[in-house]
Amino acid sequence: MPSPRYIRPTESELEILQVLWDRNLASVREVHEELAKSKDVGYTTTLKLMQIMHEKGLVKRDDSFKSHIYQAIVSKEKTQKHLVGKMINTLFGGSPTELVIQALGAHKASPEELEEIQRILNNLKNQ
Amino acid sequence: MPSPRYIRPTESELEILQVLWDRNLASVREVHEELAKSKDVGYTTTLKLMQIMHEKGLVKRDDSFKSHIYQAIVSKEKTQKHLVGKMINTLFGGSPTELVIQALGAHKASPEELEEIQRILNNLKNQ
DNA sequence: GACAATTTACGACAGATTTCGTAATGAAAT
DNA sequence: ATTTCATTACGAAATCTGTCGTAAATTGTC
Repeated sequence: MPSPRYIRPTESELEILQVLWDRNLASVREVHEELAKSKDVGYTTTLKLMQIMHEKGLVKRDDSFKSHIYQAIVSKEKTQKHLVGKMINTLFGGSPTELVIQALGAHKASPEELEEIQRILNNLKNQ
Repeated sequence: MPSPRYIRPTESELEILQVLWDRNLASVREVHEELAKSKDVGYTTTLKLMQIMHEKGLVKRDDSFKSHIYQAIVSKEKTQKHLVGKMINTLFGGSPTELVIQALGAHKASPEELEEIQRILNNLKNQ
């Protein structure tokens, strides 16, 4: 059987995945319009990237419509887990705690969010 | 005045920075020996990378000794902040809390670490 | 000083990534 | 059906990253 090993999305591919995760289904046009809001890029560039992502198996597509409809195959959670793990190793000496400290310290969270973190913390403590 | 804008270190550059942050001062040889423990790479490769990092302004060096002595210019904290911030934006929809949840959920922390996080959380709550 | 060993400088290459122009294809409209 | 418009396919170029070989420079040793 073909080993479905994890392929790390590139920077640009992550931007596209963001849109796909958000919308579930999207055409190249839709993804491109979204990207174009925040960066200056040509339509065919987005198209090409999405074709490459298809070759890599990062996305699947349905070509039974007039324009191809794309959908992410890699899940947001799995991707987050991989990249966070990598960052913990390469930038925080393997300590998830240091990453948490950095994330909490440098970026303000609302009281509600703090409560949510507290709940998770309580869960972890009672184990 | 020249704008000292932030330059994102590459993967390999981060590995080198790790060593420099750890030792404060180090020669190419020392950095290389450290890297060679965990990856198979040639000496001149490390040298070249450090020279490029020097051009980029990521490190400074003292050439008054027999071998150049390098030191990181970018701080560990600032680099962490930049990269964590970027990750929060590109992968967690701008929510630091989601990153914290991911980091806490997928990578186990010791009771001591949980206590440390608790302290930080308490600090943030009382503000 | 001559020789050996180490370090640095330089250039080149391979692969990945991002970019886009142009051509081919398909759909819609007149 | 011809034209127009949008979409897709394809190829090529530009850049970045990581790699190292080789030459030059420096240092240390006899």
